[in-house]
Amino acid sequence: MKNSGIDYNKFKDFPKSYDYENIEKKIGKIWEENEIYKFSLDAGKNPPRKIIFSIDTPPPYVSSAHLHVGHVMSYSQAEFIVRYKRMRGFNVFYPMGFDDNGLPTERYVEKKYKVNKAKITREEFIELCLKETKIGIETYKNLWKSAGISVDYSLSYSTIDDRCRRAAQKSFIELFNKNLIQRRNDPILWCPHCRTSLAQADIAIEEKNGTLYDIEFTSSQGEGLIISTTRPELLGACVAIYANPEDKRYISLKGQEVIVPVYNKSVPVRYDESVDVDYGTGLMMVCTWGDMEDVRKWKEHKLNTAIIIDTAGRLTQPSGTYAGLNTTEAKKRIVEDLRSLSLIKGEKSVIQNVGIHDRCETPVEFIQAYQWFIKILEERDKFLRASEEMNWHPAFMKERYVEWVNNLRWDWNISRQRFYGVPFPVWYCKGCEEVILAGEKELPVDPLVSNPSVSSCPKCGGTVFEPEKDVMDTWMTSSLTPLINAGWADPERSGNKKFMNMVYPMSMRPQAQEIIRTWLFYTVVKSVYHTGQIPFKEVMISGWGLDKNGKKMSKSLGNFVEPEGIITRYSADALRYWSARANLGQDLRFNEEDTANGRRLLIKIWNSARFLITNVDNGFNPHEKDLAALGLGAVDRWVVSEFERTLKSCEDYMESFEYASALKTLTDYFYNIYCDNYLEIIKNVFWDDDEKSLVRRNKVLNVMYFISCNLLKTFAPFFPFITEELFLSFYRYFEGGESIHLSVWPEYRKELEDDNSVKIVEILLDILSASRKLRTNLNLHQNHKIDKLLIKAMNKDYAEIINGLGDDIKSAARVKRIVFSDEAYFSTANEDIYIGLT
RNA sequence: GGGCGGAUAGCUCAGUCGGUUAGAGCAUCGGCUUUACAAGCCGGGGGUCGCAGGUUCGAACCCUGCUCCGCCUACCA
Repeated sequence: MKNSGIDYNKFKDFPKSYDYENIEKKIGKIWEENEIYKFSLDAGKNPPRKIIFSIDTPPPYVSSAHLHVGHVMSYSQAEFIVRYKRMRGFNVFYPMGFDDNGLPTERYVEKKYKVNKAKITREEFIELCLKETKIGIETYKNLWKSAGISVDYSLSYSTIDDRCRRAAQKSFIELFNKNLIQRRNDPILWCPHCRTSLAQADIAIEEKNGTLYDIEFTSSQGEGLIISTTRPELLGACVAIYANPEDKRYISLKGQEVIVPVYNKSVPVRYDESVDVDYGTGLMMVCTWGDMEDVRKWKEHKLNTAIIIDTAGRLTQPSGTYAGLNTTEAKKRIVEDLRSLSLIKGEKSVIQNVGIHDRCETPVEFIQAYQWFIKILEERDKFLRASEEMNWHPAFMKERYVEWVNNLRWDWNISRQRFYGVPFPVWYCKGCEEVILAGEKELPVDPLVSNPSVSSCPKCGGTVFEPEKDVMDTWMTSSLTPLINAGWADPERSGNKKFMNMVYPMSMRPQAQEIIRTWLFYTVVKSVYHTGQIPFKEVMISGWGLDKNGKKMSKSLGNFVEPEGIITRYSADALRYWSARANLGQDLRFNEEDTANGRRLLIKIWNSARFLITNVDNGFNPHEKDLAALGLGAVDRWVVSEFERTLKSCEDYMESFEYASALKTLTDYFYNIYCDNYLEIIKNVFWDDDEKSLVRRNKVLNVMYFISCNLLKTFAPFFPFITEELFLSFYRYFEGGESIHLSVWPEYRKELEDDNSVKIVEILLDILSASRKLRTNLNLHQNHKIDKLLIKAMNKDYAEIINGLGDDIKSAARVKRIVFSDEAYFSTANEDIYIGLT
C-alpha cells in the first residue's frame, strides 16, 4: 500500500490512556454505519469470500429482564469462532432471531401485567405480547451490540412474524402430508395453571416433600388391604389395584374385586411386574391418571376410565363431595374424612419427584383431549444417526442428546390451548370431522379469521367448518431456525434453491446445554423430516455463568450480574475476556477480578502498541522489505520464531473450538515473550542515538510492527473493540482495509521459525533472569545502569554466543560493559553460566 | 436407580500422547518510580492433584471402588 500520504506526526500524539468507554461506543457506531458485518452473497473482493460459514444463533426469548453475564458468555464464546472464521476468509452468514411467540412470552406478560388467560380477551392479550416483544427485541439488540456480537442485524427474524409463521405452518402441512403428524385423543401432560397441554420436554422434575398415606381398602371377602399412596385425592379416580404377580401374599386376590374407601366402588385386582414387592405393602392403586405409569397400565391393560380432574386442576362431579376443590384442598379434606373413618393406618414423610411445568413450576396433571402429535418415538434411530453425523464440541454433550432420545416416552404434542402462538392451518368439517388444510399460498393463515379455500368438504360435501382454536408449541417454530434462515418457506426465495444449499445445513449451531432436549432435538427432528439432512455440521455447547458461590445465575435467585454495569466499568472486551476463560461446555463462576484482569490486558495491549506507534519515524514502511530480508539479529529472529509457533498453536486451538487455550497461548506470548522480554531487551535503541542504535532501530520497528500487527489480528476475535481502534488509528495506514475484522488472519510462515535463535536467546534469557534476581537481592532498580556485568561461562560455545549477543545482553541487563571473570558467583538457570554485577 | 460433568495453590482456573522439579492469573510477602504501561515492573513463599486400591520403570492423567458438588433423567406409587 502506498503510504506517502500518511501524517506521521499524529502518531506522536497517540493517546496515553485507553478510554474504553467512549472508544467502544465509537467503534460500535463505525461498524454500524459502515455495515461491517453485513452479509452479501458476493461479499468481499479482498479477500474473496467464496465459502459461506452460516450460524444458527439462538433466538433469545422476549423477557430481556433476565439477561445476565452468563448469556453474554454463551454468545461471546460462539462469536470468538465466528470472528475467527470471518478472518479466515469465510463469507459469514450470521443472522439473529428473537423467539417471542408462545408460552414463555405469555408467561412473561401474565406476570408483568398480572393478567390471566381466563380474564382477558385474546386480542388484548396478543396486543400486550406484541408490545413486550418489541421492547424485548430492542433491549437485546442493544446489549448484543454493546457486547460486540457481530451479527448482521438486518437479517433478524422474530418467531411471530409472517415469515416464521409461514414456515411453521408449512412445516405442519408438509409433515401432515407425510403422515408424520396425527391427531389423537390421548391422555396428555397438562398444566392446570397455564391450562394447556404440554410436551415431555416442557416438564421439569422437582423434589417435593410429600406424605405417603397407608389407606385401608377392603377385599370383596371383607379382608382389610393396606395400600400406600401419596395422592389420596385420586381415590375417586382409582380404577384398579395392582400387585406383583410373584407376590405370594396377594395371589389369593386373583379374580377378586376390591372396595375403594369413601367411594365404596369396586375395582379389579391386576398384576404387573413393575410393582415393587417391597414398597409399602406391595399393593398399588392405579388411577386415571396419577402418573405416566398409570397411563401405561391404563393403555396396556385396557382399564376403566374415571376422570375426576378438570382442565383447571379442580375435582369434578364424579369425585362427589370434593367437586370444585383443587387437588391440594381435596387431599386435605379426603385425608380428614379417611381419618374419621379410621382408615388411615399410617403415614410418613417422603421425598417425591414431581413433574412440573418448566415455565410456571405448577405440578402437571394428566387429562385426555384431542391433540396434534408429531411422531418421534418410532423414528428414534434417525435422530440418533443424525447425532453421529454432527461434530459435537465438547464431545460429551452428545451423550446428553443420546440420553434424551433414548428416554423419550411420548410423541411430540404440539397443541397448546393458548392465545399467542402460531395457529394451526387447519379447519374441521363439522359434518364428518375431516381435516381441511390451508393451501401453501395462503400462509400464514389464521383459521379463526379466514375460511378454508375449499367451499365444501371433499369427503362428505359438508359446507360448515370449524377452525382449530389451539396454537402450536413455540418449539414448532424455533425448531425451524436453520430452515427459516435458509429461506425454506419464503416465497421470494422459493426459486432460489441455490441460496438454501449454500447456507444449509448450517455450518454451526451454538447454544447452551439446557436446551439440548428442546431446541437442538426438535431442530434435528424437523431437519431430518423435511430435508433428510442434519440441520448443522458443528454443534457448540456452552456452559453456564455461575455466581461467585457456584450457583447458576437466575433472576429468581437474585444472584445474577447484569452485563451493562460490567461493560461500563470494565469494557465489553474485558467481559469477553472473562467469557474466554472457561473451556467450552464448562460452567464458569463470575468473578469481577477476572474482568479486571481483562482490562489490565487491554491496557497492556494499548501501551505496547503505543510504544511502537509513537516511535515510528517519518516514512516508516513495514512492507518495504520482507522481514526475512532485513538481516535480523538473534533476538529478533527469536521473537518472530516464537510468534509463528504461537500463531500455529492458536490456529489449531481455534479450529477445534478451544478458544480458551488459544487466548491463553496468545496472552502468554504477549506478556512473557513480547512485552517482558523482547521489548525490554530492545527498548534501549530508542534511548540511545549512536549510529549502531539507529541502524538497529529500523529493524526493531519492523519486527515490532510485524509482531504487534499480527498479534492484534489474533486478539481481534476476542477483543473486537480495542483491536479495531488500534487498527483504525495506525495499522490500517499500512495494511489497508476498513476493519480489522475484515482483514486476513496472519499467514503462518514456518520458514520464520528458527530453532537456532531460540537456543541462543535462551542463554540471554538465563543471564537476564539471573541479573534481575541479583538486582532484587541487591535492592537495585531494574533500569539502573550498572558498570559491569561479570560472566563466567564454563563452556566455550557459550562464551562465543555471549560475545555475539553482547549488545543485546548489555541492553537487556542495563550494563555498560560485559567482562568475562571468574569472580562471577551468582548462578543462572544454566549450570555452566554464572554472573555478577559491579 | 441411570447418564454426564466437576473436585489441582487462600481464590478462579489451565494441565495435550502417561515422562524431568505440577502451571497461570488474582491474593499474599519483599523490592523497584523521569525514558510503552503503578490499571506497571522485578523477585519470593505457597500443592498429600477429593479418598482408597490397581496397572506401569514411571500416574493429576489409564483401570476399579467410594465420597462430595452441579446438571440431566427415572414408574417405588
